[in-house]
Amino acid sequence: MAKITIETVAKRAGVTAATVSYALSGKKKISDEVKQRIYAAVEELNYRPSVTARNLASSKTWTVGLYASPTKNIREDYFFNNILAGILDTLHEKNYQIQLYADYQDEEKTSNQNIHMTQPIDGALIMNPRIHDKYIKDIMQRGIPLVVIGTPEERENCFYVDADITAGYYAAVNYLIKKGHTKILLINGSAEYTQTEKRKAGYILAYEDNGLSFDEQWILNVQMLEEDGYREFKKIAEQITDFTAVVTFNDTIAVGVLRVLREKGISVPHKVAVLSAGNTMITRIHSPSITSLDMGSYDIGMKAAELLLEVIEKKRIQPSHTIIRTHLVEREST
Amino acid sequence: MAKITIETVAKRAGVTAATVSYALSGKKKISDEVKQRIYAAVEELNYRPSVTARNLASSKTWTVGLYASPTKNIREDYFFNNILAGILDTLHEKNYQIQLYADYQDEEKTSNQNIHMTQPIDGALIMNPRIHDKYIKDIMQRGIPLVVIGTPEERENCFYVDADITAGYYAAVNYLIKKGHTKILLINGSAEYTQTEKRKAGYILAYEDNGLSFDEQWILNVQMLEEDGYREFKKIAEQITDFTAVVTFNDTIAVGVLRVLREKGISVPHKVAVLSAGNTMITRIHSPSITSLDMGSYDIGMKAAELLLEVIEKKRIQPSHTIIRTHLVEREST
DNA sequence: CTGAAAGCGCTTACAG
DNA sequence: CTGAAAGCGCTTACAG
Repeated sequence: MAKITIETVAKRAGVTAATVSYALSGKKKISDEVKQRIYAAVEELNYRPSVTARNLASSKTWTVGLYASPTKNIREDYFFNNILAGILDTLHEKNYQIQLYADYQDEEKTSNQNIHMTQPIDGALIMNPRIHDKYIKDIMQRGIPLVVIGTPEERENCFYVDADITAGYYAAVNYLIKKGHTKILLINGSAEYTQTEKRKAGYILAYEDNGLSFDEQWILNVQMLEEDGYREFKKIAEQITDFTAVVTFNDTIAVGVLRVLREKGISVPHKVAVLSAGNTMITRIHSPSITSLDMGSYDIGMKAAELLLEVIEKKRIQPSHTIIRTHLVEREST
Repeated sequence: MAKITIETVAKRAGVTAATVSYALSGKKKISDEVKQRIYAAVEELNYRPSVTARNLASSKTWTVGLYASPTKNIREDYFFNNILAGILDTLHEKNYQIQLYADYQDEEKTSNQNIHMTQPIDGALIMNPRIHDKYIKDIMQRGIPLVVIGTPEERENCFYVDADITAGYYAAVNYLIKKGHTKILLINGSAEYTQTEKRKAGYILAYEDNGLSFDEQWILNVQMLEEDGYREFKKIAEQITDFTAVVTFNDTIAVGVLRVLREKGISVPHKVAVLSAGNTMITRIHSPSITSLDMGSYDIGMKAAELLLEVIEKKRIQPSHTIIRTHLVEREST
């Protein structure tokens, strides 16, 4: 059967394509009688407008691009799920779709056509920004509305939504210090992410405010999988032995850390306290359950999507940001 | 600054738009000299082809639509993450993008424009099919290449990729029976999903093959969140008391079940054994760790994406399916 | 309230 | 190897 286009419908209804378009979009008043004929034709022909053609003609795609983490991280990270859910719910409400890009930056597939193309998106959401983030640079250069999830390097020029990570880590470390811990390891994320340095800043501040000193060696940068947390913490735990607490970049890494402690027969929290960030489901399930910094992940996704829609609709021009309050959820591990 | 189109580039390079298109796509040989001029112009102007225009002209979008679960399920389900990762990795390899649709079917937003439109996708992947699945029906009706993740109702007309769930549950229940359990509860998923009945079939088969009988009351249909597993299992555990094992639809529900057992002070696995499906990270982390049926989630995603690409490229016409072998991973809970 | 026509920015036979 | 031209299927001023 031949392709059913707006033209087919127009002929059937005895009107012109323009009229069909107006009737369907409601952008112009069309007489009831004509409207009925058009609807009937649409029904009979089972007509579906081509989104592609519509996109081209209206230069509007109703699609938002989400630049996520590498897939191997996604596999172990509930934090992603929560943010994604917040984004999806918000966009769905406003009839926007989502195009998902996983991060394959490391592959250096420089010939990748896609990156070089103007993606059919009205706006972009970039998760977990890096220090010199190519995606941010590229998107901004192309003038596409952008909201960063996390804190971008150049805060002045960007819209972004983030948790108050530094304050959160400050509170977390402070909490441990008040409990009597003075030697706290920080198993931080990879140094390329801005989130990593924000965590470190909170850690340092807490030490300073309490008049204590720390050693740079107590701070480690690791990748974000459980296995990475396990491996790297195992190494450091053999060099540094008299620490009494560990703070991690996220829940996944904490699980790796706790596995090392269990294997070594080090009791948690009696010998060593462990505190993570994310407050994802695994912190409740793990035994011992894990004290974790809640970063309002679903809200972050929601706020970021809301903000992006405002930027797309030009309700906001001046770069601004939203900060989500964090709070510590105490559990057995501390 | 004015919009940079293929026309702009053509003028700058002193050629026609067609030549630029051919040079960039490589679909025709263009002399080196001209090609150099074109590349230079592209570079100077920082030209990015419009994907939208390309899509319309070539009726090819390099995009695959993924119809996922409701967002509330996504939030607690690592199984989704793994399948998603498998899909993303495969599609990325072949330069396809992914458009993500969460399932808001329940909202009955019948006036939803999006559903009624021809999405700009070359193919679709539908996760966790229902008994009378509207999405499947709609996509098929529109003639869009489709691969179902899970087993669709009409197996003959569909491409699909699934784990051998029935065989897996057969093996799982059989394993419990061999261990001496005769009264095993099945906390199954919602009846609207085909996966639910496949699980039940395996359960029944195992009972039959062992010459044992079971009671339909031992089988429960619940939603897929931990909270649902918790609430519904708590209810049934007050009515039926002499069971010695519980099998669940997935890991998330198992966590809810285990929470009830802990609260009731029922020792696992000594008094009651628990077995789930998914083998996601939480089964290792939970205490006691959970015996779970591994369904090769990453592979399912990978195979489904591969199959879809073959269908899109017309390398496959006749509906076919791929079945991923399951295997039981024994842990402390049984 | 309705129509004729240009335009969105590409691709792709068809000629040469 | 290169160009002129039609076409993809819509939307949107502009007239009437």
